[in-house]
Amino acid sequence: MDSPDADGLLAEQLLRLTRRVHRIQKHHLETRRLGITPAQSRLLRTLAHYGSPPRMADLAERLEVVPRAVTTLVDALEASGKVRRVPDPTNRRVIRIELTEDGGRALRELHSARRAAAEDILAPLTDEQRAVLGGLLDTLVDGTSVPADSASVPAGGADAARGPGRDC
Amino acid sequence: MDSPDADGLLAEQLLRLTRRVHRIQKHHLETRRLGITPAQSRLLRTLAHYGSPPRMADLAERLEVVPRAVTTLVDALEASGKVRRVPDPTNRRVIRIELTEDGGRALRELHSARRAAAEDILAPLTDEQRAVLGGLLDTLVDGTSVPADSASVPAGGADAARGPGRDC
DNA sequence: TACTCACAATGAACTAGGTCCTGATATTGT
DNA sequence: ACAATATCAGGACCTAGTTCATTGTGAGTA
Repeated sequence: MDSPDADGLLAEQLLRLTRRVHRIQKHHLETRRLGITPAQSRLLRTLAHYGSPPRMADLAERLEVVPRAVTTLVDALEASGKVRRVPDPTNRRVIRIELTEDGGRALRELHSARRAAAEDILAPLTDEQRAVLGGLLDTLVDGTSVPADSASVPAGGADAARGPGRDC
Repeated sequence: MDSPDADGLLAEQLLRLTRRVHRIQKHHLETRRLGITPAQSRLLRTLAHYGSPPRMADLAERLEVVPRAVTTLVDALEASGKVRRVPDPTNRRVIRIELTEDGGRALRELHSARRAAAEDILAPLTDEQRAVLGGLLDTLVDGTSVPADSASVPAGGADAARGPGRDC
């Protein structure tokens, strides 16, 4: 055991970083530039990853929020013309959400803005370090279902044997 | 590798992780267990790192929020007996915030709860990986000197002149 | 067929966190 | 003594999320 508090310290760092990301996302990014809030941005991105227009409940699940929260977000996005509610012909209970052209445009702008913000945060890291970080984050984020192999990224190697990037 | 989107992907992962940390902190942690909210927890921790009782404005600065936000938090914490507002004898404009014994107790509980939560998040990582992650986060978090306005530091890792944060 | 139950989206009301603008005091500089 | 300024707090507002209740629809079953 190194210091008795190693994980507590890591947690602290994680919290600080988390906070920073949060702030940047809020201030630096979507809100001002495009007139959409972070949550709306998240919904748009999620939407873009879907093949066919999802139902509200699908979005809720994917966003890990309660369905009611999606309603509000979609309300706002629809009001600003970024998405459209489309009735499902086979089941009149459900409505499907699809991206409008305007929404697609916003998404593209978002994407590049986000890249810039990432650069902002990641500036102190070398490319190698970024690769390593990517691998670790991947393990962390996907690690909910416990892969257990844990490829043990040995610091230097730019292994980054990441899964299929489902980002655009 | 450097797919054209490497940083975008990293950003995506960062956002997801951020979200996850946020959720865990909220649900799993302080709120239920101790009856204090995440923001209050943050204030308590910040308070503990101060040598002498800080002013409201100090806390606001440290927490990176507007002073008014601190007022609300302190209101709540004072109401539940975790902190105390103490008038400053040398300057009647300022009040100083200090931790009560109850607050100290809460803080200790918080600390261990947070360690557990960290363990929860970091579970998929080996000790080695944690060390590496710690180093990277250290580099990242300390790299804050840029005030995030008009930053845009060129991408090259060359600028990262900082020595080894810890390992790597 | 009619009843009941489950599901999908949403309305209403609430909490937490945070912002801005305004104002009341107290301190300080001239 | 008086004006400028710093410190804190009240009020109104926003974002993001929750729970609970309601409405419309679909489906299984007596």
